[in-house]
Amino acid sequence: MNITIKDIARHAGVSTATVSNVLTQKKYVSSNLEQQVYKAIKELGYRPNVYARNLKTNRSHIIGVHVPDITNPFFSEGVKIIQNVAGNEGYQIILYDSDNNLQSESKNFESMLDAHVDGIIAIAPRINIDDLLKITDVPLVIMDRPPLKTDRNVAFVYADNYHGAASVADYLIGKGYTRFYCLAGPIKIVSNAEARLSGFTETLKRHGIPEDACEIHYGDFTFDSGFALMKEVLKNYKPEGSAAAAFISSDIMAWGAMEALKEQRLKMPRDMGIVGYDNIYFSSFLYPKLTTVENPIREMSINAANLMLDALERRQNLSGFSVALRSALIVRKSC
Amino acid sequence: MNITIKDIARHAGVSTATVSNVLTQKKYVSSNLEQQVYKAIKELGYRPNVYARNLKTNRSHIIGVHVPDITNPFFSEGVKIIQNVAGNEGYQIILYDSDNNLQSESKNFESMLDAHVDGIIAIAPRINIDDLLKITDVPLVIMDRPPLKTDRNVAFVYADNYHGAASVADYLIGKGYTRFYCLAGPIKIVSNAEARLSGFTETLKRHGIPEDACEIHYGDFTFDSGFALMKEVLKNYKPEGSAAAAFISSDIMAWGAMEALKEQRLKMPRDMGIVGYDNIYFSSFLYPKLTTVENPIREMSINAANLMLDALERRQNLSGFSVALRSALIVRKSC
DNA sequence: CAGCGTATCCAAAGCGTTTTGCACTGCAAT
DNA sequence: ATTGCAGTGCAAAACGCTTTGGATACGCTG
Repeated sequence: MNITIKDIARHAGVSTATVSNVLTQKKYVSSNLEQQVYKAIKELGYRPNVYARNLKTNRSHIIGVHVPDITNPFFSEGVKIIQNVAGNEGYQIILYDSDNNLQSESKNFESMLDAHVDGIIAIAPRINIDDLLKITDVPLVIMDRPPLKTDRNVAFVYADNYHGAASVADYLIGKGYTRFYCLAGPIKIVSNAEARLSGFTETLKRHGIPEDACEIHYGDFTFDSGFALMKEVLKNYKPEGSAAAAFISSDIMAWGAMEALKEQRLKMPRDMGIVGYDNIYFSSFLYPKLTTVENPIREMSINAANLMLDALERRQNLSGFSVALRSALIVRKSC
Repeated sequence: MNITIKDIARHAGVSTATVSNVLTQKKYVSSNLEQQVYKAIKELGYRPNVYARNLKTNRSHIIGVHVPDITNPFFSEGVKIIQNVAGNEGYQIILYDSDNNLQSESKNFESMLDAHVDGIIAIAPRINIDDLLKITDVPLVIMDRPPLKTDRNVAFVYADNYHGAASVADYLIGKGYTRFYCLAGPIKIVSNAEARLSGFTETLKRHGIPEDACEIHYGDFTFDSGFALMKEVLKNYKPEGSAAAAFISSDIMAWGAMEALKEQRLKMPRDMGIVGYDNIYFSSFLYPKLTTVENPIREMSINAANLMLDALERRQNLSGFSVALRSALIVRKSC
């Protein structure tokens, strides 16, 4: 049998209303009774039943957080930060990992709603946002994905992937590269993958690079996919000076690709230049140190968490809020 | 205004009890009424309120999962697996990251209890288990930490770190190394850190290696700490042939240490042999490929999740359950 | 001294479920 | 015709809180 508010009330010689009031600080209680209540709580080891509370208040103080793959350092760092800032205001997070899979992603969003989370932060979701909005109106913060025009309770926190990718193209052209490979993400379902690809290719075109100078392969952002794609590239690849460079849509994928190159004893940047995307912590500890584009996960996470807290604690409507962050090229040694 | 079970009852022309019975499948309901109820649910888009349900049933279907640092691939992989197998039986997980910090770890366990989780899976916790048991009796599964004798509802899933470390010592001695460095974890508060250290040093002693042939440094399992510790080692280090090897208590720490060596243009294993611990996914993609000890996170996670489900779904008491897994040396190129 | 406002507390309703106990039906057995 | 018993459904209580709407006491004003 658990200890309830009634036990506390009896033990302290007050009503349950009074106990509740000292707990929630919503009404004044004389410091005399207040002491008695605290004493009773301590003596009996009372823990308020959150479910009763949630039922009554219709709030859970839980934020659902979605990631495509918690194993990717880019995402786990985001989760950590969100957990931290949300935790400071008394919110907990339920983690949903959808394993880079659109179907389990939908299931996960359903689960969140079943769990009656107060709000949802989705990092790089693939789902159609309008579909999501159809089934709920909890506050939503979408991270790492370009904003949509909508009057619903949704905010977007993102960096401009198109320009990030464009700056890669500018840089590579400036360096004198003339042949290009794109190891892209799943552009049909991840809009950032699409932005990174088109930002790159369109910039090439703008510089007058012929279309057939850029070969495109499609993967799914994982290490393994980077490895596999690069192997494919290398099947009919002849290093001719240092004329070729690969722009790879995520650092973790770039790492995989680099392993494929090393397996064939190809040197970077000598035999091929490499540029990644995301600037995860470890990218500066790869060999060669990876040139990449900063995708500001820290700032995004902090912003996202704060927006969510604004929505939940300050009853602010998220509609129209979007935070655009800079996405700068970070030049290191891989090209 | 939300749709409740009453709305469904009215819309289907039955009582709320009947609706509940079709939902929970606990009592027979004629297929006639059953159809009507399902129809009403679909038409009104009904989502049962979990808080009311939890309040009544005193179950939350939530498992609290603790990790020291979600950013460490070793842990994030564990979380992913746990989430997966628990999810298949209808359980969700609340994630608690205590940032390698004993204090926030305690706070996190408190939060879990406040959140009325059904059970707790703690990966490599530092807290004193007895203290934890004092404040709760929810089912507990402790991962990656040696078992305790107790009659409480706790299971342990672990690998034998002492022998893992011992096999490293055997191997290094067999290879002819005569000088050793230990970059250990926080042995006072993480028992695996202690086991890895003592397994190593005691095996050295057993082989008659003099005590002053092994220099010990203490860190906290992180990349940065590995980097810092190795820098310290290198302050007065002269490579003399390949006589020296470092046993480093975690792969991610070993990676940090390797970076410190590379910074000084020292080659491995030529100037120093390196052995890590954990065998995280990326350890075979470091240069040189890291020799390490397998810490079977996959198996541990699966076992832990299943034990928890046994406790929760099959009312099995966890007391006395402990799963010991093998911890084998994986020889690669770093020594 | 009547009247009023304020400070402090409590009883009880209600949140949306599950579950208990009872009611009703129809049929088989007596 | 009565009884007993499955089979099926419902009304209402209960879970442990928060919150509403008084009630009581007290001090102050006129």
